[in-house]
Amino acid sequence: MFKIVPMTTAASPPEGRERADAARNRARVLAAAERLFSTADPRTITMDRIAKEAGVGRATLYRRYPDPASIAVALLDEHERLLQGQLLAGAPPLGPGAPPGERLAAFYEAMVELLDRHLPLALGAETGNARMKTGAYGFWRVHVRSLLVAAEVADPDALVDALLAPLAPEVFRYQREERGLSTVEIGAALSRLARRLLGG
Amino acid sequence: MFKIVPMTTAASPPEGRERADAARNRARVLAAAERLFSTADPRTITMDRIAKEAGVGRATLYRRYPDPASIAVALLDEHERLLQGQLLAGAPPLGPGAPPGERLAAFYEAMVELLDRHLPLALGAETGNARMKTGAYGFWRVHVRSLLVAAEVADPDALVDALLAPLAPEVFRYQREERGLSTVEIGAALSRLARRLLGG
DNA sequence: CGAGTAAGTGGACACTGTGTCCGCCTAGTA
DNA sequence: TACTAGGCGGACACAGTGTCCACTTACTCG
Repeated sequence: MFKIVPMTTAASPPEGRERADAARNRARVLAAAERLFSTADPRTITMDRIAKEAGVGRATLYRRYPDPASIAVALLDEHERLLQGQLLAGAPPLGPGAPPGERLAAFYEAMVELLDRHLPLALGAETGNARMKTGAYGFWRVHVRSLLVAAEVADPDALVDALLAPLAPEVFRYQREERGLSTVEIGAALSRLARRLLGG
Repeated sequence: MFKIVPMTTAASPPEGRERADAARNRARVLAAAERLFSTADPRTITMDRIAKEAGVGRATLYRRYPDPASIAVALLDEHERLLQGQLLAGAPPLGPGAPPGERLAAFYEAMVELLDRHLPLALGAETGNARMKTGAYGFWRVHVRSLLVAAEVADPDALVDALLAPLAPEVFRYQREERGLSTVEIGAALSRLARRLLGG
């Protein structure tokens, strides 16, 4: 089901054989990062803290990841891969088959649920606003753009980023925490938006 | 025309009389910041650099602004105030009188133009994703929400942040620089979105 | 007009996090 | 068991932060 997705993950060994101690440390680092990101404020998480938590030296971290954000991205990629598979080859309305408006609505709902489950990680991955540079963003972009094309919307290239913007982790956090909105309300509003735009 | 706007600005003296040297330094600081933000990468701008550029000590900066982002916010507020006045009491379609769809479209166009002119400042103000904490964001929010209410859209509270999300400086930057879109294209796409949603 | 004073100023300090370098160690191999 | 390539991590130099306090200066009042 997932072998369609060609994306490589930073959580996997870079090439060839990996020494046993390196593998052990990689696992330790990822586990430590996941733990930290889900408990502490993402902005306070430093390479130093992750290294301490993982029980490895700081240089060991730098060997693979340039900064905390890229570790969060690696972890997030794992979780996003499932949804990517469903979009490409899953059942409608998420997968192919349903009309574009329905598919976009389903995509919104799924993304909101994903954000809800991994918000701290998503916020951590956003440090320095690098969100749009990740492979995942490119994937969502291609997907939504194809829906716009299918719905024969004018100028899909200019619209696609506007439609993805509401899914920025910081926007979701704001709606949840500052505005007191529930996940369902946010998802429902985006669903309606999708259907209104592309036709239900 | 602007006295309707009740917002206070961080660029103005905090209370009562201000000493002449303090005023002089305030002006120097703001001028230096404007200069720096429009030339250098916003992320590299530190309190230290601004102080050096302004020719004042660092503690003088900290007296009024806690970080570079808040200086950018103060500067940006000045520019945004004009648009705020037009929304409240200007001529249609930006000001009152036009149907909601047209007003939202005009708002989008105006905001895109504003972003285009002050992008470096807007990016600088966004550091740490503090954009939504600014008074200006609250203003846009109230405005767009009132348009949604006027158009009798369901659940305006959940939709309003989604409609403001495409105006995030980082999104605009991405569309311009990474996607090669022009300001007109971005504005036009958002206009169409507005009319489709609220009815032209 | 000159002394008093409250506000403003900026150099210095201690601290935190970064990114890199290099000597040590250990897993895998012969 | 000894060799070696690669992994590891402590240490270092550096940059930026936020605060403190002694000095200076603009305004005020006798």
